Amino acid sequence: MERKVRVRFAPSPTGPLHIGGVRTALYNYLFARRHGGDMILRIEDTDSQRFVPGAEAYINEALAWLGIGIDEGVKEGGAYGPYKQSERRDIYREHVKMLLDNGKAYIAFDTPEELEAARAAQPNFQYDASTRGNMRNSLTMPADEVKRLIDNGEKYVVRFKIEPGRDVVVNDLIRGKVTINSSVLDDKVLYKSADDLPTYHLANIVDDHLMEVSHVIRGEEWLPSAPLHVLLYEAFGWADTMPQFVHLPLLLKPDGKGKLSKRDGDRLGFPVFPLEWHDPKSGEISSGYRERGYLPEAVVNFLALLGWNPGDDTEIMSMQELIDRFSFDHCSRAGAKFDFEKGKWFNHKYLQELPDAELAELFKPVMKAHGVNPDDFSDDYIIRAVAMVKSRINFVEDLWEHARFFFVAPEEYEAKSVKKRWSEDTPAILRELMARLKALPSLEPKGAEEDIIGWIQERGYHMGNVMNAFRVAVVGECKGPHMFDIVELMGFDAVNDRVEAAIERIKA
RNA sequence: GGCGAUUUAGUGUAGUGGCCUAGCACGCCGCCCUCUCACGGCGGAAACCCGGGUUCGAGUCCCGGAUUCGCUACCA
Repeated sequence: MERKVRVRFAPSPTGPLHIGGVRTALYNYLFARRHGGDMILRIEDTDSQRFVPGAEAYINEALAWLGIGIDEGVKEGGAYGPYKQSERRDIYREHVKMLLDNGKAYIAFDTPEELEAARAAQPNFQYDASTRGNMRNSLTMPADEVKRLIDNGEKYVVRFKIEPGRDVVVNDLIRGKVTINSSVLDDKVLYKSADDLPTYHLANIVDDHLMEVSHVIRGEEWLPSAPLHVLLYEAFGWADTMPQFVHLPLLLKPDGKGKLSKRDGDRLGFPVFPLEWHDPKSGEISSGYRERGYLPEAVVNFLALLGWNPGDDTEIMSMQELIDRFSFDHCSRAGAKFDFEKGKWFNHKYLQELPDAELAELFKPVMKAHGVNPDDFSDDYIIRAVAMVKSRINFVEDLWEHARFFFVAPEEYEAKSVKKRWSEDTPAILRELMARLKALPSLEPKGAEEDIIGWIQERGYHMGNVMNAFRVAVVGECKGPHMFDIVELMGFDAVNDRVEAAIERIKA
């Protein structure tokens, strides 16, 4: 019996969405779209202590920017709501009671201090079948005492009663069958009376079941608790509709060890967040891919290939192509080190595909940031300037470095090039060159080049020296597009002014 | 420590017993193009974790070890 594919991305609003989380969301989305299923966004805000204002809005904005569409969620609505766990208290309470009633869970009064003491006394202390008999819980205390404590408002938690000695099998779509013995699992806290909220484990299972989730696609860090989840499905009597589990390999730090964390980004010089994030508490700013000049398509493409491949050598794929080809058969199992250099290359590729006019629009804010008013130039001029240098950029921002001379005359000249290419007869030759250019009927690059090269040879000048001195005068250094393309775009007067200024300033 | 996962060049990966003298991409190096820097084209260096098996034949299967990562909270 094939169930309708329904997947969920379930972040907790404890901060900005991390790039690893983005990839998890992406894989969920790709899988859902691939199979004509539904993509649910569920906000898991059961940790009242760690709630961060603005985080939920950030998640929505980030997913929207990347083009990861949501079918059901807090904003989108849907038939399985509410989609925010803090609004589902009644549901959880009811389900906790079910477990309590059928003896699958029990009430525990041990305080955090008592638990700490137990852990201190016993090196490998675990709250389970071997120890629960010595703790303060509804299994060891008389029923009327338990009732009295609760009526007194004593804080308690509900723990899952794990039967030891059983091999629990988790069937993972990427890793195959993973078996863990229930004896190594502890009696997980399912619910805390202190804030009347469930923990992740309970809320997760209840919601996935009620929302008819067919595939749980999440990070590998959840693999160890997957057996617990299997047991929970059984305890509720939902084993036959239990979702398929898929545990994705983690995104690792590019240098040493461990999974990519929030701190790594700015430490290593690349963003770990899709969007820039301003921490409301510390005021700290973390950089984001969007602000850094990444195209969302590039980020998506890059992320998709970190842990998955289409089965052949294809690398550049649109969202639709990713959807068409996505499958867990081609997911890798080991964690992937985050390779920022490759990410740059993807952005470079996508930038090349962008129409020049669009790129020019993206460039305008960068111009402004550097004190140049785009309105001082025609759109056509900016577009053509951008088109000339775009092949050498990885980011929109890089456009400034490569095209600035089109907008601002050089103030100084690269010393090395001046030394190499500028001699005392350079001013005269350059003036001769300008006269020659001026006499030309058109500055069309092909013709101009032909004429000038012919002239250089005729006069016996050194091609490299003349052209590079010319370049230094106009650009400021020895780099950039072909000189005659530059000349045509800038026009004779602007070029001539720069040549005169250079002659004045360099004075060999 | 316990439990689980994991393991192909620096990085991401292809590879499902012979087509592997291991392919692709990023990065790196060189050459070409050339007025410069890039782009592009061409080429190069660079990997099957180790040890045992099974087999005519193993990167691919089995066993052991090691590695790395994750989990081990009234966080997710």
